[in-house]
Amino acid sequence: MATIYEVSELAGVSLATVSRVMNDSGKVTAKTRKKVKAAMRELGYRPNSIARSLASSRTDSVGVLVPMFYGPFYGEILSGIETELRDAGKHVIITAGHSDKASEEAGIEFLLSRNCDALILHVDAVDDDYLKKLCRESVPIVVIGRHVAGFEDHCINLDNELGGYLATKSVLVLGHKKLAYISGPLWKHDAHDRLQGHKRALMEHGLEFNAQLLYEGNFREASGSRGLEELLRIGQPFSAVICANDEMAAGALGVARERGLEIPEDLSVIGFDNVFFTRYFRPKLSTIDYQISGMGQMAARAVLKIVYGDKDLEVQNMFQPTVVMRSSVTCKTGP
Amino acid sequence: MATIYEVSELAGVSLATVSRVMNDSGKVTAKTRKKVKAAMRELGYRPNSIARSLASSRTDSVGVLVPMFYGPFYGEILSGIETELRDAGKHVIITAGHSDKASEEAGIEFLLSRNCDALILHVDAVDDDYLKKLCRESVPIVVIGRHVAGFEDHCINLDNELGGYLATKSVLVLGHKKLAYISGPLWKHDAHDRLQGHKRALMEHGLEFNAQLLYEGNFREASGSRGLEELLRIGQPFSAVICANDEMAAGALGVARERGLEIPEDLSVIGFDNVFFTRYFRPKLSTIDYQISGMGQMAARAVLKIVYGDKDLEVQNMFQPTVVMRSSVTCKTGP
DNA sequence: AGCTAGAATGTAAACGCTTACATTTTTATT
DNA sequence: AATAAAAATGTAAGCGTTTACATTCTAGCT
Repeated sequence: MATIYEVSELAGVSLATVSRVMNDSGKVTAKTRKKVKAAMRELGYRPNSIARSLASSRTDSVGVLVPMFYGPFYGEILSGIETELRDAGKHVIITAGHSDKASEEAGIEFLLSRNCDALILHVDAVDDDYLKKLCRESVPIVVIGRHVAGFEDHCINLDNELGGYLATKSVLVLGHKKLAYISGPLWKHDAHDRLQGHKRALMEHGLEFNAQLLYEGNFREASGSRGLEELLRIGQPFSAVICANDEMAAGALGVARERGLEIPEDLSVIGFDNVFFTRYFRPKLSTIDYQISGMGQMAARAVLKIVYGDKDLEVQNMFQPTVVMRSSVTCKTGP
Repeated sequence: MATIYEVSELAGVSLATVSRVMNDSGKVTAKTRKKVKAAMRELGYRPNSIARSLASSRTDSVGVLVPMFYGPFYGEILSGIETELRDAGKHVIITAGHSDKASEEAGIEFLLSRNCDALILHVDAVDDDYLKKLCRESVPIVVIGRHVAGFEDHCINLDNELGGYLATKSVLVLGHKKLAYISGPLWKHDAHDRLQGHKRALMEHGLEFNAQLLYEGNFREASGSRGLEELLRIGQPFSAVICANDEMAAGALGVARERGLEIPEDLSVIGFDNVFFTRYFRPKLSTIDYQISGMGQMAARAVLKIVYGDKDLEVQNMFQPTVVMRSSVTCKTGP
């Protein structure tokens, strides 16, 4: 592989000039530039990014940590991140954190050891102070799907509270009075906020939140099934169930079918996330929609802005969810 | 950030010794090793992987190119790759190729410029010679989901021909005689091979392949819909349709429902891939299953073996598909 | 004690770039 | 044409490691 030295020899200029041509930095005459470029082409020169990084202490790479790769979610996030960063000539190093503290920290350590210029993190288990300290002492970070107080411009977030509110509200306006709620693990920020929104909507309609009609799941399908079973078991009546994500809604739908409950006649169901495979549900699931890959893209932009000095890039830190009404929800009729 | 030099000073040894401790190379007394490790800990030393790469011309990173991140497929592949490589202390740099020649080549170039030690590629558009040349002249590669002649130990592949054969066979043995086939784009290797398998099964049962009952889709849901519409339109009778993947099967199922065709009574449908969301289809889709993430894992192992000299690692180059019979297929009754 | 083989450690030259600073060339001004 | 200022180019010192080779220990012999 040709080095910058060979290029400089062939072009009859110094190393520095070649470097300047490569980086579009400093002044170079058009004539010299042409000579150098010709030499590069002739030698099939490809700059060694490792040497470049060592000398400049920038790696042009961004580390990304997501809980996992599979499922409907993180693929989209990653897609948004990669597209945006690649267009800017940055590399993406990706690793998984498994929503587990030790694993998340190990992942971050792993990325740091690779000298990433910045980190984009979707982490659940590590705490806010750890993140702030990390950003202060090691490397700039951008956090997706989480609010870290006093750190707002480094956070790309969905208004989960609003989402929970809208989901609930859209059921309440149809006359439902008794609502059950299947939440995600409440130590997770998004799960917690969605439930808060639910409570706010209830309050607004003069209804009391009934803790017996809350089931705390784990965002996975099976916990949605267990949730509805449990809620039915305790015998408190309800005409609609709000699920904090679509996968749990899928579980609930499955149990409803087994029990012979007609959806939406006997029970209205609403999900959250609008993941792509909800199109296969029957009846079609009403849910809360937002731009998943858009959030990834924004995280990438935030990095471009904060770290690589792309000052006039627009970054949207907060995303607004909207309601998608399909056929799993209907008016409350009868008593 | 502390450097190796500061560690060596604090420990009262030379740079070389610190390096030896870090890499477990060469001989170091237990006592010295202890001193060095203590110094590392005290300084919170973290080796600079960039400098290390420059000096050793190994980056301990593997470039991965997949067509895209979203969808049910590549997330699993990536998951398999990342887990295996991370355990081996290697980094993963990921980029997307969009099944487009220019984009795939750009992606590969991109990874090469990052000095990856090896590449794992899931590419459709570039040709075999390009891949062989790449491996010969630039960097070792492992190819997923594709057969490159004379290059078998660098390929991790599914026996697509067998899959197509099994899918078809499993319908034929139930008495179906008129089969339609919705294929992927036939320039893609997997699509082509699956169709070959289909033909072999037909032949084995003494049936002639009828080109009018073939529709060439693009592996996406909408083309499955169009495919079944088209097949119905031409008026040739058939009692079962084999789809070259589950997404197209989903499209076909949708059209069948619209047309009031009962599945499987009026039409048997079988898919391919067994992606996770087929569980939501009604009726449940019969399909062809294989280890998606296992293929990613094997690709990673192949790299470990070929590039990093992990000699006694077992690599399975060919994966065997199996039939999963669910309720979208039934016996052929009547004429 | 003196010698030696082998083990442990040290020395210093890469690796391929960037960049502050020094030098030379060009252009503008008088 | 002489001079100053600005522009272009060159020089050389890093960046933090690895590693071939050189040197210094250590222990086992005689």
